[in-house]
Amino acid sequence: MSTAPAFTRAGPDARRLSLIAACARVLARAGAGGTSVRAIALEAGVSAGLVSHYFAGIDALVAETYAHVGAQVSAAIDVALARAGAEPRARLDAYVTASFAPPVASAELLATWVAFWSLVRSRPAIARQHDKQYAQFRARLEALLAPCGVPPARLRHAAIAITALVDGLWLELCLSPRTFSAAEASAIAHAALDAVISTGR
Amino acid sequence: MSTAPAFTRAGPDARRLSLIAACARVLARAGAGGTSVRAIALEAGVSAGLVSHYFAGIDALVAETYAHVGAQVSAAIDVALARAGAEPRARLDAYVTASFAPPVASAELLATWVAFWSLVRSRPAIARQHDKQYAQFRARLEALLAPCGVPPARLRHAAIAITALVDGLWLELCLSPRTFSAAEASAIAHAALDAVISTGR
DNA sequence: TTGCTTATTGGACGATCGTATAACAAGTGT
DNA sequence: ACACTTGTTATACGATCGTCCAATAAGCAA
Repeated sequence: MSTAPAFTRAGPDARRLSLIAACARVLARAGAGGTSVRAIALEAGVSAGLVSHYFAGIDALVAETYAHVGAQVSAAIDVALARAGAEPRARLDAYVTASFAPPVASAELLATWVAFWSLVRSRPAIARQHDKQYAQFRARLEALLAPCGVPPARLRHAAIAITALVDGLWLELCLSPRTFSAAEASAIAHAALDAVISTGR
Repeated sequence: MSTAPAFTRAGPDARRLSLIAACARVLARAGAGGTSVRAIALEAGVSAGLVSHYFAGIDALVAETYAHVGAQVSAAIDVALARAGAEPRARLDAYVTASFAPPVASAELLATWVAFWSLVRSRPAIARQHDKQYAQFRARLEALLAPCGVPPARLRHAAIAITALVDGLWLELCLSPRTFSAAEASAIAHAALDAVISTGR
């Protein structure tokens, strides 16, 4: 009789992707402190040695996971923007609405995101990812705010403010979900948009 | 001849406090991942075993450190509020100003705070501290907002919004300090206060 | 000075960490 | 059916983790 294969082979690209996805799930479930090479390998259904084979180290894997999750968020928001049409204010509203609706505002993804934040200060590779990611976020937000009548001199501060507000709401939504709901967070962010684009100041 | 003492004895209260302070410094310098019993003991100039003698475990020490640092922040803000006098709007402005001025807006304290956030999800003792701390923050903010004319129906959302904005600005100020300055963060938060208390909506 | 209290040390324990490497086996082409 | 490529496993290594406990010595009281 022939026994079943002890493991299945996969192409490099597919295996790398499955390891990145497993890393994201472990970060969401156990936080940065509980995310080890062995935990990731177990989650992915492979041996621990395979992680070292595909990535220079666990920092590199986590940094690539940050990039991958960031790209997912960007893609989800891009879809929402495309659906919103061409009207500037509708596009801006869509940005906030998408930020607090699935798949962005899922408990899993928020926890992953907070875990990334906790690693920025101690892991240079992750710090680079963070700066790149957030520069991109703010640039897109500025591009959305400008057509809504926000004067160029205030663009930078407005983008910083909205990004910080969204992050702060994400944070508390993740850390103690019973304090307020995603719908409330969305309403708060929308109100902030009203204030930002209507203020002549 | 008599040799110098190999170590100095301290009263339980003083020693506990020095261990808590050392824990805060290690959290700020190395993040949650680099904060171990041995690193804290080294920072405090004592042996590792002493930590176990004074605290039930490292989680208990970190949770007490959260409470201690939180109390420091509250005290600094209380001082600012006392200096602000009785005028409601001046007190509210003082709250934000104090949030982005030393000693609250120091890089060390911000890094410590972010490290706490990263532990909330995985450590129940720290989650309890977090909920208690933030409920208190929001309650005080509501008490400051009410006399400024914010209608009771909007008090809750306003407090959540300001807290989230301040946290988000803290976060980015800590993770990539080159993006904007503490003075800019303060200006952004003040503008948000204007919007919150002037909106009739 | 002598003795007592107890704050403190230092080592040991098992578990888990990240990484490297040799042996193995799955799948493909011949 | 065979050999070859290479994705994968298994193991070993040193380091560090949190916790525990007996031995030690610092400082105060008598």
